[in-house]
Amino acid sequence: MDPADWEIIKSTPLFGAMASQTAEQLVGSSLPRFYDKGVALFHQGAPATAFFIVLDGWVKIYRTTPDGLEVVLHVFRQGETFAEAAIFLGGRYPASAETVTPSRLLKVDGETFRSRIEERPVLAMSMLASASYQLKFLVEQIEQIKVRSAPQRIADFIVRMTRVRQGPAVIELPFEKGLLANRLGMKPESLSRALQQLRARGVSVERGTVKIVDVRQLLDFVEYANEDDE
Amino acid sequence: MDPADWEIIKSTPLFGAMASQTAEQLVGSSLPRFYDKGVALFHQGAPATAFFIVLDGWVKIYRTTPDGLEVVLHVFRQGETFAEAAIFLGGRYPASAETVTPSRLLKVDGETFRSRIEERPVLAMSMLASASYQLKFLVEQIEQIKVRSAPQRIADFIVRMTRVRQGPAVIELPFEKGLLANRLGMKPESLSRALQQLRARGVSVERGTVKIVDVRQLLDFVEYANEDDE
DNA sequence: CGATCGTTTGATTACGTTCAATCGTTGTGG
DNA sequence: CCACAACGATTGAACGTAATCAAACGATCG
Repeated sequence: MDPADWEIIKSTPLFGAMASQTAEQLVGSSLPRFYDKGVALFHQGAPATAFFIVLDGWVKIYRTTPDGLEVVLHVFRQGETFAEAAIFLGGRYPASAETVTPSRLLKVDGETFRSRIEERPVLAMSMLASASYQLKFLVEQIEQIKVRSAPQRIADFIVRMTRVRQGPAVIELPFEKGLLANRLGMKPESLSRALQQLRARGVSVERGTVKIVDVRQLLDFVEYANEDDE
Repeated sequence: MDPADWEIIKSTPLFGAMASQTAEQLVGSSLPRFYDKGVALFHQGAPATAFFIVLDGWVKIYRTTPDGLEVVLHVFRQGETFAEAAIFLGGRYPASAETVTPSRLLKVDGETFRSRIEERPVLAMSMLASASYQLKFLVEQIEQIKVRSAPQRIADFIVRMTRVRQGPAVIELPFEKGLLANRLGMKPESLSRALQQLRARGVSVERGTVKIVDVRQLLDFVEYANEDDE
């Protein structure tokens, strides 16, 4: 495994809290693998046998409703782990997962991971940290959907894609707009129109490239008052 | 503490998985307390110092947005614990909590709880189970908001209030309709109107009392295909 | 009895969806 | 290499759901 991969792994909330040695023991046996775009990793309702670390690419987590609708809960990227909460209790996956770009993932076996945790209480604390992190994300997501308009949700997504907090910025949309729309809880048509509205706030979109005149202006628009981030 | 209280505590996902003795050790020092309606328990952003067990009454968890809007994330009832995920890492509460009816709560100190967990790995697993449970709840909540209409969300709430799965049923709404509306992601006016629409599906509402002609009919309406519940 | 709070009702508006058509890009097979 | 399908993205028009604004109603409590 590439040393750069270790950097990524240690940057996750899950593994960041533990010693490098410990992390290596946990994932040591598993090897990164390349996945094409559109590969199904697991399905909702299936027994949870493994969780994943994203080394590269993007993976969507979604639910399929009884009437066939797809609801995207999250799209994970480099440096994020997913499905780790599900492998506890030998439970089942509450949602499905699929790569949305060609990706490189590290698949960690749940059974061995679980037994290692039982040996080392400290690991459980790391898992709890990770679970809290996910919990917080979902809580914020609900707030987003409930109180923000479509243009605000997009603006929020955009500003989260860059580290710039003032002045101009350029970002690349990491995946298709249809998926982005779903992730943001709207239809592709609405995304398109909402994006237009943001032009009045200094946002121009050319294919997958988004140019922002002044990030701060956008931050104001989404009321990015996340003073409770940490 | 009343023996009935122990029944309640042991019925929680958090404490149910552990031996009674262990549970008693964990909460032994804390005593139940009565709270009036409308009492603030903690505020979002404040250091997480304790979590709670609901012995009686209802407690809402909500977030206040920068522009003063209130978003209710969950309303907890007897036999549920809340804020336990937040006390880890000595972090902060991601949301605020307030009683919405007169309540009896058991407040458990986070610091001591945390240190006990580090002594006993088994407890950590219980916590993880609980966290997974919350995670699943939020995931379902997001799906609810995204794909269900207002009447469907209400119908879903109603059928979850009873154990009856067919034939007639009568339930009492446990708290004000305004709060219920917020919890379901809508305005009080919309709740009122949506409730009217449900009359066509055999639901009549008289003050806080809801009468259902045939629960199954409602289940069909909400597409209650929760085959993944366990 | 009057005030207040929660709930309902009505009219209007706004936002996003739906349905439908078009355009552009990509990629493939002749 | 080009033509043509296939797909994603955009645009337009009509529709629907819930929000908003406003008023009236009802119950509860001092």
